[in-house]
Amino acid sequence: MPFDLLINNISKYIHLDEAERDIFMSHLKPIQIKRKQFTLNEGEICRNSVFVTNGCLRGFTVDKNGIEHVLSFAPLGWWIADMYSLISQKPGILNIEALEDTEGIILSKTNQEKLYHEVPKFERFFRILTENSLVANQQRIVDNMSLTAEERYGIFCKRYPTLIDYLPQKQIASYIGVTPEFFSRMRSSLIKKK
Amino acid sequence: MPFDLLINNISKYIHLDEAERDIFMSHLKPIQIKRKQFTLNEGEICRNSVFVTNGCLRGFTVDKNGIEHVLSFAPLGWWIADMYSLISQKPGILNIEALEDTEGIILSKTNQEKLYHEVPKFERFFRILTENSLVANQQRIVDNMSLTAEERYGIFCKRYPTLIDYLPQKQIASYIGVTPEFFSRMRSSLIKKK
DNA sequence: CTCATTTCTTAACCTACATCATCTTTCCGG
DNA sequence: CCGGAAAGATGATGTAGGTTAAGAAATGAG
Repeated sequence: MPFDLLINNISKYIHLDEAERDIFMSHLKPIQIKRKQFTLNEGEICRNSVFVTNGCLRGFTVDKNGIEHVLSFAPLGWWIADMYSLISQKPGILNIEALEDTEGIILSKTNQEKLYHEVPKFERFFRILTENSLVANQQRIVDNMSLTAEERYGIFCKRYPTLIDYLPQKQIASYIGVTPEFFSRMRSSLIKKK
Repeated sequence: MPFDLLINNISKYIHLDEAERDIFMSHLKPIQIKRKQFTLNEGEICRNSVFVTNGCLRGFTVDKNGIEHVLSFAPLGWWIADMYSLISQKPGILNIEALEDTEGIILSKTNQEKLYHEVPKFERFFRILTENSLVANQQRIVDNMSLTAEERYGIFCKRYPTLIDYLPQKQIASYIGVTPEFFSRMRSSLIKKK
């Protein structure tokens, strides 16, 4: 069952009977994304959320100097979308790219709205999902304002232990908000300390 | 009617009939907060959301060096709470303080949950509210990573024109993530440029 | 397996912003 | 409307992290 991971995930927050599960699944679509392929480009309107079941996506913006800033990683079990664009249906600023060959499940905005009407319980699920995401983002703002790069790296390591050795350093550097060069220096000075 | 502002606000997102409005209002409680009074201290469990109808609140954290970091302002028409603590019902890190004598409306976590059961439509309302907040927070993360202090100030001015002359400079400085000294210098250099 | 591309490292130098200190101005509580 | 506290201005100096550059190591497409 390709949708099992997602169904289990949802069942942590709302109970679904068989009929509701079927309705839900009828709105889903599997997707395969090749390494380095984009599922969303800045300037486009985001029409889907993606739930990753294998591999990893990253969401990033590009600033006026051409520098990339990673807003989020979506490894197994995570949702990703350009929330601004998805909600407003206006062109967004997020690029979403596969870091390796990745499999996922697509829920289109249209189907998500149908779902809200057919099974209102899903309002609850996505409210909770959004709340959790909001909390994480607020914490990240606080961290970025009050901690050094080294401390932010420490937090990243605790929060995403599986990603540390998996991701290219430059991606982690971009996520915590420093240059790859500085990140490299920081890491080697951390190793010396021990 | 003291709850009018809030009811109008909600009516932009969901339609309420008279009975639903009454149920909602039965869960609300007005509150008065004196200047410099705290409605929430870090370390406490956040049990309420506050909707401001007059005056202004600020939510901020204090880092290990004793420096304050403003996460949000809540002027007229805005909600404020420590979302982490409110959701998890664990001790939070946010302080909420009145910048002047302030009036608001309290919705307790308990009543909010009752409301979800009595009028499920409110799941929708708070989902939308949370989504909007998430989008704003994500944008702030991107801005903090990719823009200079001066550019962030420009964005603040556009987004919160009413707050610019109203708030003490040090509060704005804290929100955009610089020291009051640097903010002061930045402002005077901006004035010279014109 | 291999070579071209991407990623990582290291070093010298640079800058946006912080810190500390002192003075002036504004504000608000009695 | 006054006095003390808080907020703001400004100068000198410090630093976390950026930039540029150039070589070394890893990696993945064919």
